[in-house]
Amino acid sequence: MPTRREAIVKAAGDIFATKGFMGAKVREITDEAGILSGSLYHHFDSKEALALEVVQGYYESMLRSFRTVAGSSLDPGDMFVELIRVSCKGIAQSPGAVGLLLNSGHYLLALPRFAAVACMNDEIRRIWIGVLEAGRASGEWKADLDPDLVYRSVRDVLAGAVRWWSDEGRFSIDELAERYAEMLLYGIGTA
Amino acid sequence: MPTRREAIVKAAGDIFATKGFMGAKVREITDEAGILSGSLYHHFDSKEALALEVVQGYYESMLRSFRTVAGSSLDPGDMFVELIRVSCKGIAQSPGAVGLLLNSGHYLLALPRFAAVACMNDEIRRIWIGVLEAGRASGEWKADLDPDLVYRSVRDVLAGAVRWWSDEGRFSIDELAERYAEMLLYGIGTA
Amino acid sequence: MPTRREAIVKAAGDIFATKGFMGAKVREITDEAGILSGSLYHHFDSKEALALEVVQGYYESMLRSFRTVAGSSLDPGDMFVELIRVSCKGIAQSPGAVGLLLNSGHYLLALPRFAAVACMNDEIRRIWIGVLEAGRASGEWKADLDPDLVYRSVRDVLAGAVRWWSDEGRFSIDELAERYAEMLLYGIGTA
Amino acid sequence: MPTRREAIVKAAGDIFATKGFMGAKVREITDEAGILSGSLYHHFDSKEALALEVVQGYYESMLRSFRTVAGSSLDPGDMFVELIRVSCKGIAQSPGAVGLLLNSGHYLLALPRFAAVACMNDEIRRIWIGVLEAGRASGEWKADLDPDLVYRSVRDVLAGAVRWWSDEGRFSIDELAERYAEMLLYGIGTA
DNA sequence: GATGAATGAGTCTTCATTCAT
DNA sequence: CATGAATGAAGACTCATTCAT
Repeated sequence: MPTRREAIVKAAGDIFATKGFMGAKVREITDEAGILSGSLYHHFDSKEALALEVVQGYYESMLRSFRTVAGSSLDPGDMFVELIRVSCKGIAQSPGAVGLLLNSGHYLLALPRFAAVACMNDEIRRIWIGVLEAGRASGEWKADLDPDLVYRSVRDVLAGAVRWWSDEGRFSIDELAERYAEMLLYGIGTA
Repeated sequence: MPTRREAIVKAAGDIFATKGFMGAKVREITDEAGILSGSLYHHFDSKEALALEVVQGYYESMLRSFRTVAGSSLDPGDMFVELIRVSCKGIAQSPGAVGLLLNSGHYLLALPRFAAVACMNDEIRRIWIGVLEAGRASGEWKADLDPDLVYRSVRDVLAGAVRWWSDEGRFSIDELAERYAEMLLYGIGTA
Repeated sequence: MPTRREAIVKAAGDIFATKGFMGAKVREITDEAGILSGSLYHHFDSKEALALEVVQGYYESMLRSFRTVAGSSLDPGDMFVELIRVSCKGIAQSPGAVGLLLNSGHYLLALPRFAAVACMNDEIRRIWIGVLEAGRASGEWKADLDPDLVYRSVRDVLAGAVRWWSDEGRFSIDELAERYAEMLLYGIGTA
Repeated sequence: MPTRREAIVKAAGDIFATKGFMGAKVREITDEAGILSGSLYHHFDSKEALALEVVQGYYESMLRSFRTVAGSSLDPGDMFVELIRVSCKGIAQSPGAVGLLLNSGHYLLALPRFAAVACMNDEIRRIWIGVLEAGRASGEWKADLDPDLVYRSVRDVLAGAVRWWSDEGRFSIDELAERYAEMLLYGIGTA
C-alpha cells in the first residue's frame, strides 16, 4: 500500500515524463494522484521540489548500482554490458524519472536545487568514460574510440528506450539490454 | 541578407532548441530577432505556427535528401552510411529544428497543425526501416537485427549530437557522420 | 503557570504586533505557542476571534482604568497625566494588543465581530475628549485647543511607543509617561 | 491628463493606504485604475515594485525639502516649524504614501527592494534629530529633551493626520501644521 | 509592416479552516 | 484536547495574443 506521498511522486513521474516539466500542470498531477491541488504542498515545497523527488531517487539508485559495477573486478567489456543492463533496469523501474530527464533534463539540471543531482549525473558520466577508456587502453576496443562520443551515444540510445519500451512488449528489459549491448559492442554488421 | 521572416525563424530555432517549446517565451524570441513581440504576428499566426515553420523546412529538406538516397542504387550498407551523413548535415544546417524536436517533438508532432510534419517524420522512419530490412535480407547484417530497435537507436544517437556538436569542435560534421556510421555498423570492439 | 489558551493569546499578540493581522500566519502563531495549527481551533473559532481576544482584554482593562480616572475628582491637568500614565501601563502590559491595533486597527475595528471593541474604543475617546474640553473650559489650557486634534495626537504618540519601548531600555514605563505628559502639556520649549 | 502609469500609482496609493500592503489585492487596485489585472505588470514588476513607486516619490520629494530646510540658516525653532510644515504638505500631496507607510512601513522598509527608501527615511530622521539637538544645545529648548523620543513623537503625530485630514475639513494643511507646531513647541497648557 | 499597451485565461502557490483518528 | 493531512477558495503573477495608432 503506497503512501500518499508515493502516490504523488508516481503520478508526477508519469505526467512529467509525458508532458515535460513545463507542460505538466500541477492540477493534472494532483488529479492523477487523487488529491486536490493545494494538498500537494503539504508534501512538497513546489513543483520543482516534486520533480527533484522524482529524479533524485532514480539517480541515487542508479549511482549505487554504477559504483558497485565500477568497483567490481570485471573486465571493461563485461563492465560495459553490466552498465547497460543496470541502465535498462533503471528505465524499467523509474520510467517517469528517465522520461522527465529526457525532455527536461537540460532545464532541470541547471537549477540550483538540482545541484546534487547534477553531481551524481556527472559521476555516472565519469564511470562510463572510465570504462570506455579502460577498454580502449586494454586493446579490447578500437584505439581511436572517442570515450565522450560513445558515452553520449550510449546514454541517448538507452534513455530513448523509455519512450516505447513496455513490460508487455516484445522484449523483457534484460533482452533489451542484451540487444543494446550487442549492437553497441559489435554493431549491426555480420562482419 | 536574410529577410526579417528568416531572422525570426532563426531566432526561434535557437531559443526553442535551448529552452523547449513551452519554456521559450515569444518575448525572448522577438528580442533575439530584434523586433517587438507584437510584430511577430505579422509574420506568423501563433507560436505554434512559428515552431511549425522551424521544423517544417528541416523536414522537407531532410525528406528530399532521404528520398534521393532511398531512390539511388546504393547497397544497404552504403545507403545506411549515406543516411547518417545526410542526417548529420541536417543537424549542422538546422540545429534549432533538431534541438526543438529533441525536447518537444513528442508534444509538437501530436498537434493537428503538425500532421504533415508527422507524416514526413513517418516517411523518414519508413526509409530507415526499409534500408535496415534490406540489409538484413541481403545477409549484409545480422539476421536477428530488429529494424525498429535500430532505427530508434540511430535516430536518438544522431539527434543527441545537436546538444554538443559545433562547427568549431573536434569533429567536422562529416567526420562525425563517419564515426557514427562506423560505431553503428561495427560497434566499438576490435573483434 | 499560564494556561494553554493564554499561551496562544500571548504568542498571537507578539506575532500580530510584529507582522500585522494579515501578515501573521496562524502557523507562525501556533508554532510560537508550541501547538499544531489544527489545535488552535479547539480554543478559538478563527484567526479573527483570536485577534479579538488579544485586543478585547486590553480594551477592557484600559476602559476600567479610564473610567476610574474619569470618575475621580482630579482636576483636568492631573487627570490628563493620569490617563497618559494608564495608557503607558497598557503598553507595558499588552504590547501585543497595542502593536496589533497600531498596524491593523483600522481593518479590525471595522469588522462586525469587533463592534463591542469599537464601542470601548469610542468610550475611551470620549473620556479623552471630555478631559480636554474640561481643561479648556477651566482655562487651564488654551482656549483654542482642539480636543479632537489633541486626542488623536496623544493617542498616536503613546501608541507609537510600543514600537520601541522596552522594559530594559532607558526609561521605565513611568518615566516614559512622565516625559510624554511634560511634552504634551508644556511642549519642548523652555519658555 | 495623467498617464496610465500615474493613474495606477494613484489608485495603488489609495488602496494601499486604506487596506495596507497585504490587505490590498491587486485586482482592487487595477479595478480602481480602470485596467485589467494583467495590465499592471506592463508597468510594474510586482505588487512590491508598485508599493515602492508609491513610496519612493514621496520620500524623494520629502528629502529634497528636508535638505533645503536643514541647509538654511534658520534657527532651530524656525527650522522645527518648517519641518512640520513640510511634513504636513507631504501628507496633503501624498496621502497614499503616508497612509501606506503608517500601516505597512515596518514590513516594507525591511524589504531589500526598499533599501534606498530606508536610507532616505534614516536621513530624514537624522535631520529631525539634528534640529532637536541644536535647539537643545542653544538653550532654546529644555536641557533634558530627548531627541529620539521627540522625533518619534513628532513623526507619529504628523503621520497620524493622514487618517483624517482632508482638504475640505476644518483645517487647511497650513493651519494644521501651525497647530501641530504650537502644540509640540509649547504644549496645550496656558502657562 | 511595426509598435507596445492591453488583454484575460491560466498557473503556481498560499493559507485559514476542517475533521477523521 | 491534540494531531496533521486534506481542503478549496483566493491570490499574485505569466504570457500568447490582439489592435489602435
